[in-house]
Amino acid sequence: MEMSFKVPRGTQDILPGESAKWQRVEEIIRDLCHVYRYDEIRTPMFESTELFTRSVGETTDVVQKEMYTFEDRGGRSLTLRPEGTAAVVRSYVEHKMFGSPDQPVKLSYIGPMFRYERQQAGRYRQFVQFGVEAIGSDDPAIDAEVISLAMDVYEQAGLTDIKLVLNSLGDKETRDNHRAALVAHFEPAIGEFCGDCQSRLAKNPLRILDCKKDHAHPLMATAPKLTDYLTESAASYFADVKMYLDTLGIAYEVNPNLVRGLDYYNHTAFEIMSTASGFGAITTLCGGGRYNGLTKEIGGPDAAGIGFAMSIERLLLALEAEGKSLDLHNELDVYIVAMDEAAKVKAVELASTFRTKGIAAEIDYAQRKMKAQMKAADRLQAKFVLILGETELQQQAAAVKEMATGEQQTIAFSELVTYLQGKLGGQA
RNA sequence: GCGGUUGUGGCGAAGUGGUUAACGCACCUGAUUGUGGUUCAGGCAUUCGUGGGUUCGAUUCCCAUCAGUCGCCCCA
Repeated sequence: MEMSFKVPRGTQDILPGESAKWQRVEEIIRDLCHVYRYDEIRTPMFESTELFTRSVGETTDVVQKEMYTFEDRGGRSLTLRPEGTAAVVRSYVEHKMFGSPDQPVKLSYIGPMFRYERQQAGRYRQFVQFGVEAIGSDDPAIDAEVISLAMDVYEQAGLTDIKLVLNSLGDKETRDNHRAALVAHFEPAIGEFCGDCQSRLAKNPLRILDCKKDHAHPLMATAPKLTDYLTESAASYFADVKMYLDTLGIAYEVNPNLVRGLDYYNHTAFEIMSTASGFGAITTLCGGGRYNGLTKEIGGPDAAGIGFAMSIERLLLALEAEGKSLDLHNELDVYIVAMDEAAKVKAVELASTFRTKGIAAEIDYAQRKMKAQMKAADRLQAKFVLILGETELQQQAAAVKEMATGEQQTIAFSELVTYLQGKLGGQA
């Protein structure tokens, strides 16, 4: 009995055709990171488990039930990274980037992340995140810059049905006071709420306000609002961030109930969501926020920081939901049809010549008849077909057919490259 | 972690407790001795997810299991 293998649950193969889209998105990202000046940083795919429990937070779902944790042969507890910020901040501290004269240090990364979850539309166990981090500045203008970069990625990819949702979580004082007020507000009647809300009371009471089941409960309307608890400096910081976004012409919607899932966030928090109809239940394309103090938590000096992470898978899903496609450039320039063995030899030779000149060329390796080779050329959407038979070899010239128009003419072998380059618009 | 749903050729998709499991697409060959996207003919290919049970007999009924998929929680 033969064994058959499948990709591990929650993972996927990105097949030819699909990978071209990824390359295009990566190209957009690289170009934007260049003009915004966010240099790439590459950190390991796994880190010490404690790095994540300390930074992401012991009580978060990510840490409690989603980490791929294992022990290596030296008895160290390691974890496949569930997100990117912790490692980048670790690297900032470890390599003493806080000593650089260029603050903030602006970094970007792109690579696979791992979370042990049940798969559903837009959610995988291995997924790819692109993210940036600006560490070493608490200027509200940098918050706006980071958000602007994320929005530009979507715009250049061609997405239009998206919205930016914004909130301020305030500073530590803000959060502590508000949290205490929320617990005091809901605790006496928590029995009237759903099971999810009951566990939210201890873990993250702010989340109760966003509950789908209990939104009609009278205590919801009278609940203490985070906005009312913002300290004066937190409120003015938030106002400045909004002012800069206005300056950049970036539209946003303030949602005081927007919560981020990781403990290290404070002040600015944002999400970019798809509003395309027919999208799955998960609409968040990008999430980010400020994490002042995370460097200190990890053992470095106190530094401010802000960043975001976006999933490439979800970007692609959103494009599909909007019915948009990326501009890909992987066309076949010329397919060479060979009629017999002698022509086949010439075809191999010509294909090689074309390729060294940057012309994409394909030939038949399946011993197909001429007609079938023409069909193959058509299927591959070749722009030109070159036909080689006895006559052509005698004349030292090929029949060149332009597939879109059906026009055909005879071109000397020695003139083929020049002819094709001219016809292909000099792009080769 | 919880719940719903699905699993037949490369792809899509019928079907029945009983001889060789439809059909469509795709692919190859021919009609057209050297020309694609139309047509016609022929051909190719299937462990009916896997394991077990009931039965004279199972792709079909039952159980288990695996996988896909969607939703909840949460998140990218």
